[in-house]
Amino acid sequence: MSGLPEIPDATVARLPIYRRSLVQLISSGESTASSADLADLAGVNAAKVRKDLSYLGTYGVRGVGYDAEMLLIQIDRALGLEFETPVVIVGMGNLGQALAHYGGFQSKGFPIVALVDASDDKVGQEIDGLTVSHFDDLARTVSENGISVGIIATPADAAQKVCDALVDAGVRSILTFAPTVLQLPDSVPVRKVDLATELQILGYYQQREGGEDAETA
Amino acid sequence: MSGLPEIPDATVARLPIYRRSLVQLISSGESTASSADLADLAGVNAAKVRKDLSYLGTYGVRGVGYDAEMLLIQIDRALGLEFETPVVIVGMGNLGQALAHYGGFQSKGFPIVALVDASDDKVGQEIDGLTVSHFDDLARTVSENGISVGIIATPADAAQKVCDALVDAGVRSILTFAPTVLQLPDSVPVRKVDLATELQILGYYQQREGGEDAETA
DNA sequence: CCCTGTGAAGCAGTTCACAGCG
DNA sequence: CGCTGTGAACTGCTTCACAGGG
Repeated sequence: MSGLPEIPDATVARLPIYRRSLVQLISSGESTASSADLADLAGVNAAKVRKDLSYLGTYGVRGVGYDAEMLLIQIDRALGLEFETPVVIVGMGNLGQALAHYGGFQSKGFPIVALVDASDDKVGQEIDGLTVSHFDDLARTVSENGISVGIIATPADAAQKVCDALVDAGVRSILTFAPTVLQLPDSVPVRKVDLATELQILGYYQQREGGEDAETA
Repeated sequence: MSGLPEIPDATVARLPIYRRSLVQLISSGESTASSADLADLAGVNAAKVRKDLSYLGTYGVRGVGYDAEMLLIQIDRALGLEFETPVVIVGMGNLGQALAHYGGFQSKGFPIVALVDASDDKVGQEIDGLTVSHFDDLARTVSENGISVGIIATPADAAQKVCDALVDAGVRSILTFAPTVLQLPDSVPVRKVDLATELQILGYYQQREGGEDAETA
């Protein structure tokens, strides 16, 4: 599709952080951003910022820095943020409901346009202006709303079934909170967030006090 | 403190997944687990499982596999899961409340023992059997309850202040959901979970359809 | 003279392939 | 003979250090 030059995974994972830093700089009135400025806000070193940004193309000016607006546009282009990406949340338990209420997605270009659950108590209920629809209608829900991202917020034992249904329905990527490994085609990228796992990882570093560090992507 | 042999970060991040897989095998009646079994359930390859587990010591039996119970004990020891680790959640917005209700922590050895907020609407409220206490009393809350992990579920602009207060109060590690970079001493390990960032990362891979993959730690 | 862009060196993590033990 | 444990090769990421343009 795009003739983009293939960006390393580690760099991709940092682009959103640079984006956030850049927005901060812009809103505080800066029109240019040096790699040192960005490094500072993003919590990494300047060499890494420059190497990372070089994968987007040559948008810096030697002796000056990066044009802030221009760089923001380039990052957005790389991340596919030029257009809004509609999202469906499957699973209206505590987490799913919290995600539905959470404004952070909306404002970052990922409007939540549908909520889905399999239980009769939940279906029909109105949450944050949306009516919860039934899991059996997922395919229709996805196609009618042009949904491209599915968020799985169900218990582990339902997750694979939900995942299969989302893929069948045609979502193009998945974010899962279910503590289980999902089987799915390589063509559908997944990100996994597992809260208990995060705490367990901290346990290791906490135990070896004076601990080095425990960075997350 | 512990004479443990220092486990690579990438391996530490996978131990919780192996643990989960192991528990699954045990509960389905297996008493031994081969690296291939675990690899299968954990979604990685067998060589990686063996290399990872070798950092814990030599607990496998050639020709047979690993003793499931024994391996579980070793993983728990490495992750410091032998004892319960009490947790405080700071920030009782949507996310904080959802986390407070979420049973997954309790059952994995991380009981939530205190909830904290700075707003008068929230303080005093009862959520899931706990009364929300005031942010100003954080130090006392932490020490009285022997809390060692703090979860930050506040908006970005409050996060640094909360982080500082948690560190001062003596928590030994932090899990943050706030979309901002935190400044804190190396002695306190942090993990960051940023939901909007995850979606933005997916955007990149989704865009280059047929996409390689987007793995999370 | 400042700050970018990048080869080259260094380091960490993964995968391979096989020796070795039960 | 099966499955672990591990050196060795390899791949990818980070850091360094500096050449080069404004």
